[in-house]
Amino acid sequence: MASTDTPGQGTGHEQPVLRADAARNRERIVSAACAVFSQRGLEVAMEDIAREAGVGVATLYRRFPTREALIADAFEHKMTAHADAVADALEDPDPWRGFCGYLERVCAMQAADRGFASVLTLTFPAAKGFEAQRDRAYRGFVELIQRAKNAGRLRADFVAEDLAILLMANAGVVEGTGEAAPETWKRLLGYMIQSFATPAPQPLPDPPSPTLMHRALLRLRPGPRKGCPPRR
Amino acid sequence: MASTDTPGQGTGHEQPVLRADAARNRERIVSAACAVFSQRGLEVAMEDIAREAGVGVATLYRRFPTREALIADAFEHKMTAHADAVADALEDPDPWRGFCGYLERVCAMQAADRGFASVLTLTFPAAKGFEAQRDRAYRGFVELIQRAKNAGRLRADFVAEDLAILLMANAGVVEGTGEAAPETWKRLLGYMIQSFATPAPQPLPDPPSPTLMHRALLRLRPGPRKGCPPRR
DNA sequence: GGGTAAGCGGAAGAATTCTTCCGCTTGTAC
DNA sequence: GTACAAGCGGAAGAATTCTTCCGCTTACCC
Repeated sequence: MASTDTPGQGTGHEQPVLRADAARNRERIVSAACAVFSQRGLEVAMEDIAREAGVGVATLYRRFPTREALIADAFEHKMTAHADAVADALEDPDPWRGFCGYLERVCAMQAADRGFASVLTLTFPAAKGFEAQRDRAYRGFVELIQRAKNAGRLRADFVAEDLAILLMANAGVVEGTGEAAPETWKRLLGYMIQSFATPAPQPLPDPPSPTLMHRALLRLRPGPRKGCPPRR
Repeated sequence: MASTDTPGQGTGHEQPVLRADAARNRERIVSAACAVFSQRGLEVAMEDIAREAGVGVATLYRRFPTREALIADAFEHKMTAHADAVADALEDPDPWRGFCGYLERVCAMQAADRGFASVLTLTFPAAKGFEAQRDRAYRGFVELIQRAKNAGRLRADFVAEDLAILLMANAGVVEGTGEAAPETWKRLLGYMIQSFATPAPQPLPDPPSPTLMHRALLRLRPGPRKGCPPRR
């Protein structure tokens, strides 16, 4: 985690400079959002976050005019940790072990944080610092792919978009199994890793082009925030 | 589609017997729900379904007191088609081809129908006819597994719960890629099938027990669940 | 045809959630 | 200490959606 001492920064939007109490509240909001998103997903009511942070809703809206802005700030440090995981994987002298280790870590992060699972499959064009970490992770991952292929351990037709597919698939499993069967994702990953490895038994259907996949990641807001609980 | 001529039936709850106009409206509602769920997912507003059906909301609620009841009726024929797909697969003289063909069909059904993708990973204990089809499919699938294993084509440690994992994973991909990259699910399935095939390169993490998986499927309400008791 | 109960649709009330507004409080500079 | 702008919280208005209620209509039986 980088320095978060200076008051008015986060994504890189330099707020004029916050008053001390305001900066304190801002931090509380970010950390409350982090906790609540993690536990209950990205679609919690703004008021719940404000309550958790111990501030009024207006204070929350004053700092984060949109939910996206809040999400971007709340998950920036996890995006950094994620990009660090890629960097760590590149350190591994064994490229294949690095590759698999990274996949394990990112999927585990999804399983541990419901909000992060969604965030990983979304793109926020407006959030500079946030997207910068995504880009760093992406570049590292491309490198990781190349090394694993060179080592002869990763099948040649694996592409970077396959990571997005895995993340979406894993998000589905994590969402579907929830607390009822929280280890299930490991089995999915086990299957996927085995089919990523050489020798590749069969050719695969084409992956989506980078452009298509990027467009898919762009879909803002995951589930239409409609249905209030059709309870009972 | 089976015979739907007799008025007051659907799930098997024998309504006393509906008046002709009521039976007509009921059918319209079911078919509107089917269309709308397919296109926009299970969480559309009840009013939207009523409008699509050309009836008032009260008429909808009179026939289907809960959303679950409507979902169960709306998807019963697709659940039947799904179970039929399993039966078809069992007809195939080549067990492995039957197995793969079934997976392809069920994943394609998920990709073609947003509501059905969710429904397949849910259980509605109250909906008799609906769950009967699920059970039929399940029994057939277990048989399909056994035959494919006997033929030496399916890895020995494959279990029925792995189908649920695949369906959840595929639901995640379909949801994540949406219309932006609608063929992506084929690549996920390609990977998965290759790792299902023998020879199994490596042991896998344990699957969830049938009990755990069943509990996971029981989670009513798809989508972003909130805390049942929204504690504060 | 006529009586009757089943059926109908839209309005209305309740519950959420989003977002803004406004008067009061408080940190900070001097 | 004082002035004042920044900041604050809760209320309030708007928008959805859920679910029930009620007076009017109509299919069905005789």
